[in-house]
Amino acid sequence: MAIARLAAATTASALAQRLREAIDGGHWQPGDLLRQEQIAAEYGVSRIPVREALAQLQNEGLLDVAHYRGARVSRPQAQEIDELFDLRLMVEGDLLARALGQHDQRSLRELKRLQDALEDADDRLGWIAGDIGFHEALYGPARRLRSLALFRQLRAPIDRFSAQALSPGTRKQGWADEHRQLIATVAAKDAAAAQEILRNHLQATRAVVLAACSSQGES
Amino acid sequence: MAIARLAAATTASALAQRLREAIDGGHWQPGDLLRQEQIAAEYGVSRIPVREALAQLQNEGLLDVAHYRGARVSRPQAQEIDELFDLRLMVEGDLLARALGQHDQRSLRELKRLQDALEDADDRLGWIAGDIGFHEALYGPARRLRSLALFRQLRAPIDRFSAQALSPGTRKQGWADEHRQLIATVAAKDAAAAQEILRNHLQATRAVVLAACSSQGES
DNA sequence: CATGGGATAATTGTATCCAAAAATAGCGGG
DNA sequence: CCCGCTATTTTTGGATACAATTATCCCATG
Repeated sequence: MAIARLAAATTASALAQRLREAIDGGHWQPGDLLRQEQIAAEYGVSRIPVREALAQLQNEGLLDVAHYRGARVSRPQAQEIDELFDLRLMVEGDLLARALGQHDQRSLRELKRLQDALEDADDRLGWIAGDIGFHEALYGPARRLRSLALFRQLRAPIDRFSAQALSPGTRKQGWADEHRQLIATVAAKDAAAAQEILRNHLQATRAVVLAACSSQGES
Repeated sequence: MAIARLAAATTASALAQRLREAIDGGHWQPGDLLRQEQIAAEYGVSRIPVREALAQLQNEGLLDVAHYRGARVSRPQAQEIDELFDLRLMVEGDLLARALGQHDQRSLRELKRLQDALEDADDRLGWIAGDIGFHEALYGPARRLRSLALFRQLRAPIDRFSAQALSPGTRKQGWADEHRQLIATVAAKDAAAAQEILRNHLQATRAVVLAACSSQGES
C-alpha cells in the first residue's frame, strides 16, 4: 500500500487528502469526471477506499456525486461563493472577537512565526495550508472547536480558487500585509480594528476568488 | 432489500436516515457502540453500505468513529451544545433577515399550514421533522442554499435532545406560540420583532436542550 | 491474589466478485 | 439523413471473502 505511507490512519483518508490536493492544485478541473476504477488503479488500491474518499470529498463540497452516475468536481456558482464568504464573515468575525481576549505572548509569537514561514513558502498549496494554519492559530485561543471546524468547512470549496488567485503576486502582498495588521491589532487588543481588518481581508479575497471562479466558469 | 423501499436513492442513505431516527428517538444512547455486523444483520444488508452510513453520521456529528475501534454515539459536551446554539443564532438570524422581504401570501399560508400540521402531530420524531420543515419554509425564501444546509447541519447533533425535551408538553406550548409569533411578525415585515422572537425561541430551546443533555450525561 | 504476557476471538479495513443501472453503439424505420 | 429503439459495454452499488488490528481470556509468575 504505497499511499498509506504518508501519515494517515486509513487508506480512504489518505486518498481523500491526495485528491483534495489534486483538486486544490488544479490537477482536476471543475466538471471533470472521477472514475473509481481509474483512481483505484492510479493509487494501487481497490475501489472500496476510493468510494469512501469520494464520499468524504462530496460532503466537503468538492465533488458532486450522482447515483450511478459518477463523481464530478463541483463547479460552484458565483452566488454560492458569495454566500460562503458571508458565512465566513459571520463565523470568523465571531471567532476573532472571542479569541482576542485569550491571546497572550506565546500565541502571538506563534502567529508571527507562522506568518514568517508562510511568506517564505513558494508553492501555492503551501500558501493555502499556511493560510489555514495562520487563521487556526488566530482563532484557536477562542476555544471554539465547532466554529473552528466550520471555518475549515466553509473554506474547503473556496481554496482551490484562492490557490490560483494568489499566484500573480500583487495580491500576495496585500494578503501578507493584512495578516501582519491582524497580528498587530490583536496584540493591541483593539477589537474594532481587528474586525475591520478581517472584514477587509475577506472582502479582498472574495473579489479575487469570484474573479477566478467566473473566469474558468465557461467550458 | 427491505430497507431501500422507504424512498432513498441508495441503501447507505436509507440506512443513514434510519440510524439518525434511531438516535433521535433515543433507541441508541450516547456512548453506545454501533457494530457494523449487527446493524448489517438487523437491516438485512452487507457491511459496505453500513460503513458508508456510519461515515455519513460521523460527519453530521452524531457518531464518534475511531480507527479499528468502532463507532459510538457521540456524547456532546454542554459547552459544545452552547456553541452550536450561538452559531444557530448567527446563521438563522441572518437567514430570517434575508427571508423577511421575500415572503409573500403563498409562503405565509404555507407556513401556517405547516404549523397547523405540526401541532397535530403526536410523536416526538414527527415534531422534530415538522419543526425542521417549518424553519426551512421560514428561511427558504432567502434563497440561501448553503446557509440552509448549514442550518440543518447545526441542528443535527442537537435534535435528539430536543425530542425528549419537548415531551413534557409545557414547553411545547411556548414553542408553538413562538412559531405563530414568528409568522405574525414576518407577515408584518417587522424585522426587529422577528429577530427578537427568533432569539427568544432559540434561547428557550437552548436551555431545555442543555438540561436534557446534562441530565443524561452521567453513565 | 494481583499482574503481565501470549494465544484466541471478535471486529474493522480492504480486496475480489456479482448485480443493477446508465452510457454507448448499432440497427431499423421514417 | 435523422430519429428512436434495442443490444452491448461500461461503470457504479452491493455482497462475499480475506487481511490487519484490537479486544478478551487464560494462565504463569512474582
